[in-house]
Amino acid sequence: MIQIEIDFNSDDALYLQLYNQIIMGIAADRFREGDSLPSVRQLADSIGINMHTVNKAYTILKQEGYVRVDRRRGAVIAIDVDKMQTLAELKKQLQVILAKGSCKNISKDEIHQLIEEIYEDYS
Amino acid sequence: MIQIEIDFNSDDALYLQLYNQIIMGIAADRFREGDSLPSVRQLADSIGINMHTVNKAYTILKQEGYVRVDRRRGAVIAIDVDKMQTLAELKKQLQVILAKGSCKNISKDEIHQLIEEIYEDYS
DNA sequence: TCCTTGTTATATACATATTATAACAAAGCC
DNA sequence: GGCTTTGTTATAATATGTATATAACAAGGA
Repeated sequence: MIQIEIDFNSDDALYLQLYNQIIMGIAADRFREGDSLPSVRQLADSIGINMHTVNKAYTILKQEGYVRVDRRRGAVIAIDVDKMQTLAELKKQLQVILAKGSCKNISKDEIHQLIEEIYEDYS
Repeated sequence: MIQIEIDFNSDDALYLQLYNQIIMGIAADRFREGDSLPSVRQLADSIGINMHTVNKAYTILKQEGYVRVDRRRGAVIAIDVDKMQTLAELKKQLQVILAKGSCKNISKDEIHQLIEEIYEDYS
C-alpha cells in the first residue's frame, strides 16, 4: 500500500501534490526502481479524487523521466537521468528560493545548513 | 527606471514572474531598502500588461513582507524579517527540489556547489 | 484645483484544474 | 472463451485562477 497525504486546503493543485510526494517518496527510498505504483483508478479511489487527476500526475512523471509505463505492471519507477538538464532546471528554481532567503537575511551558510538538515531527514 | 523581463510564453503566470523578479532584484541589490517601485499604472504601462496584474504582484509582496505601501511614495522596498517562518517555508520548497535532484543522481555535494555558483553570480 | 497615488468593485474572457462518463485495445485470470 | 483490469483517449460540465477593461473613491502632491 502506498502512502500519500493530500491537503485539500492547499494552494497547490491536487495533481502537483501527488507529483511532489511521489518524487519525494522515490528520493526517500520508499519507492524503488522497479516498484509499481498503484493503478490510476486504485490510487484515485483510495485518495478520494478523480482518476484523471492521478493520470495527470503520472503523465508528467513519465514525461520528466521518473516512471515508465508498462502495459502489464502499470506505472513503474524508472529514472531516466539527464544530469545536464536536471542541473539547469534545479538552478532556475534554486535562484528564486535563495533570493527569498537572501531578502530575509538568511545567510549562505544557513542555506548550506538547511541542505544538510534535509539530507539528514532521509535517515 | 526599473528593469523587468516578462516572458509572455512562459508557463509561469505574469504576476508570478513579476513577483519573482522583484525578489531577485532585491537579493541582487538592484532594488534597495527604501527604494520606491514604479506605481502599478506606470509599471503596467511600461511592460504592456494590465494594472491589476501588477497590483496582484505588489499585494503578495506586501503580504509576504517584501514591500510596504506608502500613500505618498507608492510601493517601497521594506523587508520584514521573520527568520523562523522564512526558514520553514524555504525548507518545504527545498525538500521538493532536492528530491528531484536526488532522483536524478545529483549528489549532495553537487547541490552545495550549485548554491555556491548561484551566490557567485551575485557579483 | 488638478493630477497621481493606492485601493476597491464589477464584468468579461480565457486558461487551467477537477470531475463525470464513456469507450477502446492489450494483458491477466479463471 | 469470457471476464476483469490495465493504460489511454475523448468529450462534456463545472469550478477556480489568470488577465484585461472600466470605473470609482479618498488621500496626498504640485
